[in-house]
Amino acid sequence: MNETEQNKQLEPTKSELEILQVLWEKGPSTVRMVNDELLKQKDVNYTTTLKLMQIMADKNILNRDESQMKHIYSVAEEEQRTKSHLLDKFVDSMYKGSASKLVMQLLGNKKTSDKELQEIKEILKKMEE
Amino acid sequence: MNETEQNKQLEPTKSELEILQVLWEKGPSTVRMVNDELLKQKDVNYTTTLKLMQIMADKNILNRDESQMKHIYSVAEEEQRTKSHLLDKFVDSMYKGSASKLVMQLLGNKKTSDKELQEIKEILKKMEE
DNA sequence: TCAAAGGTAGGAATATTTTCGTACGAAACA
DNA sequence: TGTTTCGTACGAAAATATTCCTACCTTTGA
Repeated sequence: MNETEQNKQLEPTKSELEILQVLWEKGPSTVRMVNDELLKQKDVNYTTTLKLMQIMADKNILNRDESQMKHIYSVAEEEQRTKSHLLDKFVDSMYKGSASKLVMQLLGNKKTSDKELQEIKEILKKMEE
Repeated sequence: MNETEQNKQLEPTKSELEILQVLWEKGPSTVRMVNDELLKQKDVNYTTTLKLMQIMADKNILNRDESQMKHIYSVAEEEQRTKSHLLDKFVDSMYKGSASKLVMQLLGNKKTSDKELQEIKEILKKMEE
């Protein structure tokens, strides 16, 4: 593995992201636990989830504890680091890297509630201190 | 086409998004113009871009003016509407719909410059008025 | 003890996305 | 006019991502 490959942040696919979200929410889990969560959102076969998680372990997106028969999977990179990277990519590609443009859109967005807006203001206020 | 299909917002794929970005930036364009822009970022064959744009026209992501030999493609839905939809999806999937969590991450992010930060504050200040 | 339930592994089938070869028509121009 | 350049259309190949079948092992419990 050369340096480029090492440093390249693997982009999770859509399905992989769904699995990451479960693990972020629930912490280290077995395939069964993850699959049960996914079943709440969509129809998915157990072995499909198993396979995906195996692939993710191969790619080092997940770590796997094989000491028990029921393997325990956990995320390899901390949640914030991964999310931060994905957010960066999003801002870069959608707003040419301008975070303020994104915030502007967010604020103009009907779906962003007044409560959210209030919270955003609070955050900024705190940063001033 | 039933109502569900009609209303379903077609998610552009990664490559389709690249093309949308060019069209957002440059306005209605021929395949040649779009391809020339893409070539600045990556290696891509003319017919590949043509094919993608044809597919996008089929999906009604793009409109096509065929009155000239060099067809002119333009985005079918306004830029802000599309971006807003994609941003919503992103916030939903990554931050469980919490816009303030996203902003928090943005502010904690090294890549968000002081200048950006300043601009974000300006926006909020203006909203108060 | 043996059948049922639940686990992993791996390959193959599908579905989706991306790329490009080829054919063929129109325009440009020597 | 002929040939080169530039355009579209279309199908198929290639690359990726997703799904699931099958085999086989371990645990559970009647």
